[in-house]
Amino acid sequence: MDDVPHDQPVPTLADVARAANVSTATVSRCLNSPDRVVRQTRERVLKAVSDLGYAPNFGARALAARQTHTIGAIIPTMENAVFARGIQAFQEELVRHGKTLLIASSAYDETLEAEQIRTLVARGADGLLLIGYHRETEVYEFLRKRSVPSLVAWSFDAAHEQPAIGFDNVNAMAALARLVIRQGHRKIACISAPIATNDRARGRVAGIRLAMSEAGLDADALILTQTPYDIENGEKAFRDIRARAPETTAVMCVNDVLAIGALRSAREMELRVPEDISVTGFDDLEIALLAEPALTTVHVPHREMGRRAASMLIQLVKSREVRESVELPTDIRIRRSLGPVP
Amino acid sequence: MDDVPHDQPVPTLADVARAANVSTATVSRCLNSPDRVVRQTRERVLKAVSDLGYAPNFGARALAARQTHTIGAIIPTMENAVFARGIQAFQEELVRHGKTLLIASSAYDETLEAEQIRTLVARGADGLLLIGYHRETEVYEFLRKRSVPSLVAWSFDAAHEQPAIGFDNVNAMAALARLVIRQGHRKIACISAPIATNDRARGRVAGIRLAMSEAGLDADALILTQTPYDIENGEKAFRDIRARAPETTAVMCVNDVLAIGALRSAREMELRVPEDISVTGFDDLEIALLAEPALTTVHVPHREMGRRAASMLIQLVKSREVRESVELPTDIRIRRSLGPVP
DNA sequence: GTAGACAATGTAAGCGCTTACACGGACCTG
DNA sequence: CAGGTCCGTGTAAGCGCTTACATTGTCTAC
Repeated sequence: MDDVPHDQPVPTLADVARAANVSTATVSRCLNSPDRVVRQTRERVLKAVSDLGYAPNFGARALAARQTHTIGAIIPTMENAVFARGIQAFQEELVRHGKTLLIASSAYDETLEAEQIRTLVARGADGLLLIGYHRETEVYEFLRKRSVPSLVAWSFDAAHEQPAIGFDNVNAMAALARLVIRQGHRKIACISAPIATNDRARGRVAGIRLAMSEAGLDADALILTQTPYDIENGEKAFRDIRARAPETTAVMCVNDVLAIGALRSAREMELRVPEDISVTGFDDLEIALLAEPALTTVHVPHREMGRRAASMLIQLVKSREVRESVELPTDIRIRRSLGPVP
Repeated sequence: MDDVPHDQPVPTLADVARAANVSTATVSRCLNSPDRVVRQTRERVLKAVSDLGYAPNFGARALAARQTHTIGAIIPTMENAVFARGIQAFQEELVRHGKTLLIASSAYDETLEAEQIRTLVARGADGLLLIGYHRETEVYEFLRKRSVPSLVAWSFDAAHEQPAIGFDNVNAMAALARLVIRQGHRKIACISAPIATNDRARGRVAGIRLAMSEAGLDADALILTQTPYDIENGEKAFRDIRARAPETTAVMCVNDVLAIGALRSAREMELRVPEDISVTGFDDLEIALLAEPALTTVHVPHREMGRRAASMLIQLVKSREVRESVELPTDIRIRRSLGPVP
């Protein structure tokens, strides 16, 4: 005890082994497969571990075991409550399985997303959670080459063989659009996120068109505005629509945030919702219920999706097998913001 | 798991070295300090790197360099928009500096938080972002021993020497409480998060008491309800308060979410806000503006805090120096939900 | 022309862990 | 009781990288 230099000697496996008077292999086994070590030894080792305050060095472990027990997720932004919620559940489930979460955001930018994917792979993510299918083939190719399994969430399309968990954006929105049409609306507008790189938005818009065609309406007559995710942008888009197509009686938004903006705009313009014009959303965030009038929207089980995404991804990493994708149900929440055509 | 055929052997440093006909040291230098290698060689190496699609193995790098370029954050939950927003900014800034973010959540549970801190340290986080000061001494001790720098956010208290970035919860809330008192309110109640392990909430409650004392009111007369973060809990708490202390004329909530619940409860009970009773929040989320009536609350620059927290932490990791903590200003947003005492 | 300085690169020793294989003893079987 | 099993543990070879130190070559100063 007298010749100890007073630095911060972070204890290593070897220190524990010495203290417990066993080999490093035994210590390692105690930690990783305790049942392969006899009880007496194990207790001795575990005591040494806690006495020394030992914690395995992650880098070394990753290097030797070729597994990081780390899962990466690249999401557009956490400021979207939808993702915040899903990711929270995702992370909780991951922790339950002893994994940790490496997170990055793409800000809805395709190039940035590809970059982040590469970064997380280089950081040793064992598997990746991605939002939506849309990305360059090379990215998928890269993932395949490095054999990093990935799971797409928030989208589901039976046509893709890429593992996914999500809901059918087209049908979910089509169901809502049918309802809108059944209320007599013929002049429909849509406020969407930019659809070029966002297949969720694209699907939802397609859903509206689908329902319109079914009802014998001209799907091309749909007034479409694209704008980034943001309440203010929703407001502005609504004003645009009123200017471009004042005859519009229903404005369907691809998410609740844009819809809230639309609602606010309507109030400013002294339009009554739903008497003068109907508005719908998508996601069913708390604000949908809070809004005045309450927003008719599509309810999506974000938390459940996050939780199940985690187990699927863990499974994927373990077995490397492409398991079936899962489609989650959505349901429509009918509230005051949707009414019959004036 | 061991019978998986390694389809595409991931290229290593040695492969690159061979392809470029140099030593591994040179390749490493090309990647880490390019100016220490002559241009011609460097180009040859870089070509080999891209030809082979080489990306450094993270574990090995971490092991050899004793740096992971990874920052950990432990937050209560991402479902709280306040944290989601701050963390988003935090992450963006981190990426700008080539760091990645390891994330964990504590669910407002002290024990779980301590566990997560240990996990992230074991995972090799170079530095840690923590929310609030409150945690066991041993945790700080552990961090010190492992010499992992940490930064506290969302709180600021000049009395602590722990580096922090945040605002003064006591004074921010006291300022709002003074306003409430100036409106004539004497019977004040507070809906708080559980204060035992949450110093932000504790500070805010203390702020109300401070303002009460200053005004010659009995600070102990403050009706205090504690409940977890959630709209429904806010509703319930409001009902409790009405039952316990019907003479209350102002309900101050420690965050907007609880306040929204209170507002909703008030509406259900057919109380007019602010004519019959006033309600205030804290945070200034979007919902504060959306609420009916709009919520008087304390505005906090969450994004800026996240962004600056990132730079501070990076600095801390680099220099290991305790730099000055920073206090961010807050300001009060006066809206309809606060009115004069009935 | 030679010593010394310096720049560019190579050599090789780890970093802390996992794990294939080796080893010895306890226990069975015939 | 010899031979075979099995079980618990030890030995030691890497995992892919960084970096201190060694080596070689080039240039300058006298």
